[in-house]
Amino acid sequence: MGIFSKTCEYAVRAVFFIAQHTADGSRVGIKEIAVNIDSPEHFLAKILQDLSKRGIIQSVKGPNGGFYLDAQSLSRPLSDVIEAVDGGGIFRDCGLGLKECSSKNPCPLHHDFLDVRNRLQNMLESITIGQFNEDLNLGIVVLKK
Amino acid sequence: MGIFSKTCEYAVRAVFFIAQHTADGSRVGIKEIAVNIDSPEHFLAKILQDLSKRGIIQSVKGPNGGFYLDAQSLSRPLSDVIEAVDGGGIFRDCGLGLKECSSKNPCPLHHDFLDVRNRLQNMLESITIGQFNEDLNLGIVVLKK
DNA sequence: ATAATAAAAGATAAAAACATCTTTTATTAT
DNA sequence: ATAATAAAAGATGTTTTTATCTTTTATTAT
Repeated sequence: MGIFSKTCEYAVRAVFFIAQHTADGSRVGIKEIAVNIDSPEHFLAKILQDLSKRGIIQSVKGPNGGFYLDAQSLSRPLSDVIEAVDGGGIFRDCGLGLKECSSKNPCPLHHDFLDVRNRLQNMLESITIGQFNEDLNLGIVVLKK
Repeated sequence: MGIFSKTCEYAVRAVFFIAQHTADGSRVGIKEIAVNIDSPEHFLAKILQDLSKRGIIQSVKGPNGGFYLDAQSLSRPLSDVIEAVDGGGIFRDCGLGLKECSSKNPCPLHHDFLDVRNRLQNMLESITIGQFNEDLNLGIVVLKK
């Protein structure tokens, strides 16, 4: 287990890939995405269906169909993907699993965790889905292996 | 799912509780620990058995037996508990699940994640198991609810 | 020695996460 | 209209995590 669930890792990698490959207005199919981000195709399909229903990504069926991102989606913060897939718990929940942990009723790690969580949240809120397109094109960053 | 597994959350809460209640050299039983950190007793027993085998906590069987911490254990960094239960992946693994993510072959979030992970690790390495005993005694911090 | 105590170990099970396969629906090109 | 395409939806299966219950072993007090 990492910071995010496996499901969420696939989701983020897929969204970055879709961003890179549909910036020109085209679409990309589930098979191509799955192969290029190294994820199980049918499992990823479920994940993307869900993101599509939530309006975080777009899709069309049929020939020339596939997944894509409109301008609004490209400028969304990455945190929206995390929230959609894993929920916002990672940004809010107590690091030790306490239900009522707060500054008034803190667990021993409350203050330290607050700092780490806030940094993570700020980072993911300031990154947009589309911002790595060029780096991906140049091969400076990668989505598989 | 939080930052840590549920198992790990129980482990950390239990270790803090044991620290608080055995600083005087006494022992505390699994039932009392489970009730006071609000965890399933038999499940927690498994977790503590494992920590005991690894030498991170101490235990003795029989009457007046239970779990406790020696001086060395009290001064251990909390990161040792995390490493023992969840493994060190949280400090090292790629945030997007890539196997070979590195500064030479980075995922899009590599540099940002490196920062967050390092902060988390530094924090957990600089906190000791015994350092909250007084705050726990004073009720300034809590381990349940 | 014996009985009582409490952790250790073993067996089993429920729930959630992860994954696959098949059928249906929407869209496009002919 | 028809056939081809590709996502959506449904059914099912596997693995891991979380959890419970029972039996065994070590220790202590009598």
